[in-house]
Amino acid sequence: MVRVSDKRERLLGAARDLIHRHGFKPTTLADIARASDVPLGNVYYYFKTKDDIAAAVIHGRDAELRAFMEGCQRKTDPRERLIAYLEMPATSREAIAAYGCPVGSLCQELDKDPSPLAQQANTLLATQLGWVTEQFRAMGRNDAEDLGVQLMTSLQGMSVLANALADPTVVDREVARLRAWLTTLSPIGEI
Amino acid sequence: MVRVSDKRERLLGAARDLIHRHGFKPTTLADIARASDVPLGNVYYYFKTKDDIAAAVIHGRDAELRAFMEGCQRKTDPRERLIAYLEMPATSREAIAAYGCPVGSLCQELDKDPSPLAQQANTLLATQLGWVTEQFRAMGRNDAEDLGVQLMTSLQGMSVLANALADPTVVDREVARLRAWLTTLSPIGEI
DNA sequence: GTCTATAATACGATAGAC
DNA sequence: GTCTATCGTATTATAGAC
Repeated sequence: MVRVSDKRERLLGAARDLIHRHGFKPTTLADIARASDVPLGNVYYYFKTKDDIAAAVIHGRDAELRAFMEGCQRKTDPRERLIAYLEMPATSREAIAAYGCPVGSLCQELDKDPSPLAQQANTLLATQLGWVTEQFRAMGRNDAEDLGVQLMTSLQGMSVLANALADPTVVDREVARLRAWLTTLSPIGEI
Repeated sequence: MVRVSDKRERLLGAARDLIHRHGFKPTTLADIARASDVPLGNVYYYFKTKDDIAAAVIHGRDAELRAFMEGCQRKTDPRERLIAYLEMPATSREAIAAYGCPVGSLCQELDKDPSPLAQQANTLLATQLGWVTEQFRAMGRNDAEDLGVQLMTSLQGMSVLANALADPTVVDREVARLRAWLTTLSPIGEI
């Protein structure tokens, strides 16, 4: 077993955390290097540019999201899958109130200046929207797209509000409401 | 009538626009100066610091929001006030899809690094939340706070999603849904 | 692969002439 | 009040020794 340096992973972990907490632009390479205990100049051995670090962080978020969705997918009832999906924000309540949604806030920041990086981040939201819409469709709803948008807007909106009010109970309230909504939602058709 | 220079207003207008489109940090004083046709060094005659410009922009947004809410307030039925309030995002659909909500996206950016400026921006969202909650209360709903949070999260979430998907129809769909929801919402009590 | 030193640039802010 | 020139600093990125 070849023991290779874990510097790349340390850099990615620190970048992931710092970007969530302070945003992409305000996070400097010196910040990432310091938090990873890697000398500044050495960062460029692992990543060509700062954008490359963000791209790798986004790729990692994509893998995590897909893994979580696959976990939910083990439930046979699509309604139960969506309810299980709510556990993600529910368990991140403090982080959301403190720093916002790691995906949504990054998209909002990067979309202010269109770039390949911004497109890559937007894909994270689009992927989640696609998955939840698929579940509503599996429930037999012919308004699955509307319901998917409705669920995703609620999740993103509660993050913005919880962050602005610095109040994690906004997450609690909205998750509880969404759970109740999903539970009582008619399984077939529209209305 | 003393005709004074309108440079300060030009600077504020340009800053307001540029901050919405590109964010606060990415917007440079040189950008604001150029868009206002004011020499860079002259900016400091009107504003001591860059933060002071943002503070003035936020103050202007606050005045606009209060004026709009007072306009809605002319309706006697609180339900009609809330429906009128939906006209604000409805008429800004393209700008929201292109740059996000001017208030929400600014809060998300500034909250990444707590400061007096961030608190000032958060107040804009808190003010709106307070106003819509007040309307639900005037309808006789004892769950007015929950409904207020629900409405504000929907508005903020649709902006995040419309921006990430670069799709103004997300705004159309959500505004239509909220209008229908408000229209059929029972005027008294809970459920 | 690792690290120090530094180049190159961008930006907020100021000095000072007019 | 207005404007040019510029300072000081922060930050991305590179050069080059080890």
